[in-house]
Amino acid sequence: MRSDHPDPLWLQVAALVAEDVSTGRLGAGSRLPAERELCLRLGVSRVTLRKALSHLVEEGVLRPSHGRGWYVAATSSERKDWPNRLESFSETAARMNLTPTSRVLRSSVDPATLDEAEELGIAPGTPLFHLDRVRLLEGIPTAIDRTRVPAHVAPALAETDFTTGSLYDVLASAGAEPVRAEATIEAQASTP
Amino acid sequence: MRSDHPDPLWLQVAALVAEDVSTGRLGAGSRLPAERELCLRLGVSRVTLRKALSHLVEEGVLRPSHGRGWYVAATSSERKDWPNRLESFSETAARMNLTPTSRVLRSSVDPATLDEAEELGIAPGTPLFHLDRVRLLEGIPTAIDRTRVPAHVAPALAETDFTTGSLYDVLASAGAEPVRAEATIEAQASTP
DNA sequence: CAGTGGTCTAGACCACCAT
DNA sequence: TGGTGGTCTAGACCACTGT
Repeated sequence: MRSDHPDPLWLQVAALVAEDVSTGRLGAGSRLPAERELCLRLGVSRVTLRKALSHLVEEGVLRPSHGRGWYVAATSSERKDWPNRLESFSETAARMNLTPTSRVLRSSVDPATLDEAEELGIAPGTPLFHLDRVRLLEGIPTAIDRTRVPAHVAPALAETDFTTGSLYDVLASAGAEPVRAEATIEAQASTP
Repeated sequence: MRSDHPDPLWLQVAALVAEDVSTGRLGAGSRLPAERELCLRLGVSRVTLRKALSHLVEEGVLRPSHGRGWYVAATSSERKDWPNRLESFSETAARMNLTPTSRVLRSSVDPATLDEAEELGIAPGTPLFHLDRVRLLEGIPTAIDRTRVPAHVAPALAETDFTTGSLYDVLASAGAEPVRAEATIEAQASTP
């Protein structure tokens, strides 16, 4: 397993598991061996193994379930809807050592068109926050991204106009109370 | 610090630091005390502290720099472009215990229009992958998301048509070689 | 109950950065 | 050289799941 220092151990472990998934040795929805057994097999500590597995969770490869085990995330054919599509893209870019940035084309609040209203299930004319961006990798345009979100969902978005305040601050303060109230960030309901 | 079991320790620590940042006790760009000193102050192990700090990195609050220290991430006024806008939104949703999903309206490859071509710096008519989605929180439509990416950037995207293969697999295989080549995922260049 | 993931610790060593 | 983050270990205990 370990040679000198090609990569951090946890990255090597993550790569191994990811390969087993992509090659089909670990089918979608299947359960992984128990952590403590994997530790013995791979010759790594449990902390290291868990760092690797957690990394794969962020990439959408695995999904943990507390008293039951680690499961291979469902493939697109099984899941009805798509969380984190763009996120995976950004992450992949990061792994390729490409710096993902974006150029803002439009950032404004305007009335919702008929189409937009229908898709969002709101009334036409409702104030809608518009954000158009060109996504760049290493400065090279690689994608166009257009986002529409009702202004009433996050009122602060409209006020700050995205030139003075940090986006993180805006979102954080918008959800400040719920954040304080909730307990822990847990995995979603499971149906392996 | 620790009571019975209100929250995991690392989450409590993260909340403490995050509060220091949001209240201004830790200004943007400022350096945090050394890990080992924070451990003494807070009465937690280094592993726990680092889990908390890493969590804040994912939220965009902090930024680590190897031999130098942990720094408070720059605010929007300082950064010229916007990485990870949507990602932060999803994360915030997760912290609010809302389940973010999405409904695919369109997923196809069509020739780029004049506008699209100009924004991406490509020739009109170039095969363009189109993905339109409605983003939902707890099943409630909250945003429209439209993405355009040239088919040649990720050829597999066009082939799989998003009905048979897992998106992760597609992206992973598309960047398979670079992934194998690169070393570790490091923080971006720093200018504290 | 046994098995599993979730959290936490104390300590060690390595790699990077500044001096 | 000394300080800093980055990785890794071995072991412990808690919380959840299913029988």
